[in-house]
Amino acid sequence: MTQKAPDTSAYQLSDQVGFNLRRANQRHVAIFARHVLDLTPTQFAALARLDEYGALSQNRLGRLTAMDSATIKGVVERLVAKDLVTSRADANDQRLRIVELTPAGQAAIARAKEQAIAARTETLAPISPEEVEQFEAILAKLVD
Amino acid sequence: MTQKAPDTSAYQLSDQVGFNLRRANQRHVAIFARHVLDLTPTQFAALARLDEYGALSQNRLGRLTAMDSATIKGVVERLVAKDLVTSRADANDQRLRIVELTPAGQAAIARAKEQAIAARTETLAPISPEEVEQFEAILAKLVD
DNA sequence: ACAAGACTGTTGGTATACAAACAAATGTTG
DNA sequence: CAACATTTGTTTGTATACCAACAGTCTTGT
Repeated sequence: MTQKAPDTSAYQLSDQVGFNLRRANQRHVAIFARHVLDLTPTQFAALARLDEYGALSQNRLGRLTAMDSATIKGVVERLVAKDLVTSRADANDQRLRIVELTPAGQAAIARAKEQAIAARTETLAPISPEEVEQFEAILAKLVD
Repeated sequence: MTQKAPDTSAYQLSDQVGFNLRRANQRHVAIFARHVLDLTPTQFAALARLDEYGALSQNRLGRLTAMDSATIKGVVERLVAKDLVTSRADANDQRLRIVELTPAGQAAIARAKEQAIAARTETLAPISPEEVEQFEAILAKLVD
């Protein structure tokens, strides 16, 4: 161990909320991937919203899943390729592309929900139930 | 408003910790970008670690900033292009590439630290000081 | 009705993020 | 010392994530 020790009196990156927020998210994504084998968190989010709301325009789906139009486009593209959703033009408004779950998509989201809950449980395992409540309440305030 | 309302009795994506964790991180990155104009959060993290520890091998820098070897490579590449760090082979261990702050890099991180603190403040503005403490303590437990 | 403005989706560019496969260099162990 | 294992860094491929610019389409104000 000839490594130089950090100057503990100074600014510490490890204490920065942003850094730990990023790491917490990384950890959750990794746990999620182990539990939900065939869907990324964002793909899961898109399917979950379509399950909640029914058919949605691509941009509205993006807003409901916190993705901008460029990002949701790629996500929908890959879900179409997996045959989990369909994408068609809207008859009334030529600007819109309507995205909807396929039967395979409905089956996939039903299965994935339980796996996502298991992922959530593992992610939150290091903290107490009280802390889970606090954490969820604070996160809700931070994202509006 | 002819939108179908979601089925509120069922699984709600908005309640999922993972989803809000991702959104909180997105929000922080956006705030950070407004305060720290010339550095991304990951570039800032790399510079901050080099400032704390001095010269580091590329992989060790990656571990200290929570980036895998493929990711840190690109980050270092862009920092070299901006002339904020140098990258050279280690004399003793031919496998290592030693990354070190340039004078411009030292100036940049000194300036960016204050801006990063301002970003942190804005990110945490929606919650009380007590909640900030709770939040930081819980995040620390979640990232080990 | 029609010009101005707003909205939707696409494209191109940049920047994480991680898995898998790989070569080169170094360490370890019998 | 020689076989094996580990570590480091690179490359390729896939998947977010967001900005800026753009063309169509729809809505609004007058």
